[in-house]
Amino acid sequence: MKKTPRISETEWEIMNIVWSRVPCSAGEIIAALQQADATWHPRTAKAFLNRLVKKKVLGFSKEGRAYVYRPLAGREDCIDVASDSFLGRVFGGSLQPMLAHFVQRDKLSSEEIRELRRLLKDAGPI
Amino acid sequence: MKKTPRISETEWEIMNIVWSRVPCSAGEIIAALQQADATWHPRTAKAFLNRLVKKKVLGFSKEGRAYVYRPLAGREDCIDVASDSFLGRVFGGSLQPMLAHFVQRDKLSSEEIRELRRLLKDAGPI
DNA sequence: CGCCATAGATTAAAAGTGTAATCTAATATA
DNA sequence: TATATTAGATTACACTTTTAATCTATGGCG
Repeated sequence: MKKTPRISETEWEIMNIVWSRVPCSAGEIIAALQQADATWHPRTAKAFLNRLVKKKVLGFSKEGRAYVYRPLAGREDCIDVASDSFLGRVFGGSLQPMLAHFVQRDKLSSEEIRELRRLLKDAGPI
Repeated sequence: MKKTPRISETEWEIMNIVWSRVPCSAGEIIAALQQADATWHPRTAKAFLNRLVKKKVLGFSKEGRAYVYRPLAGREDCIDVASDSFLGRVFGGSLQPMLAHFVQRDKLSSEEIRELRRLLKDAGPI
């Protein structure tokens, strides 16, 4: 059971791109990053790709001269790691206080509330 | 509008204690930390208290020889900062995918689902 | 064929974190 | 009153993160 590594804030930006379209060349990744935030420097992105490979979160295969990257860590697993950390430190580990917070803070639009109700309805009868 | 600072993982442990009982002496804080995790070294805790003061997340007043600490940043505001960061990087910024994830991952007990339904019912008619 | 644009690798430096030892000032006590 | 303890302040050091420049290999082109 390989433990899923922790992914930093900026690493998430990159992984979200790779997860959304597999496989993905460095050029595609950089283009997507810059589309979201024009200040992304290609060298910076390259450095992150290297680190993610070193961390074994990304794998690659040579496709001619360039590399093509693929996620080695599953998105769901990474979400679990991040969620546990966030819920644990901010809300004592349980979901109820979190949703309570969002509700009380009027963070939820009527639309969102409807959505969430539907989600919970589908979650099971009980 | 003073911007609420970002609080690190370990800083949250300390702030959760201070927010839960205000005001709080260094000794009380260290005791609470050690109760949750016996490996906490008092010097480490002191260093964190100093940093939190420097960051203006904690304030203090001299109470005899010792200090008594008080939060300068509101818990709700800090939660907002942490939530926005987490939701933004992991779930694209919206709650629905997050709850969907938890539901699909069977993270919710029947009890929690009931709780959440009730919360959403109270959130408004619509 | 030789040079340059380009891809990836290596190196670097500044900021933030985690962890704790050491320094200094005050206090309680022998 | 001199000193050992205690509180907080300062300093240290390794590790991570963010950011990017520099190095190296290579494939394309003049």
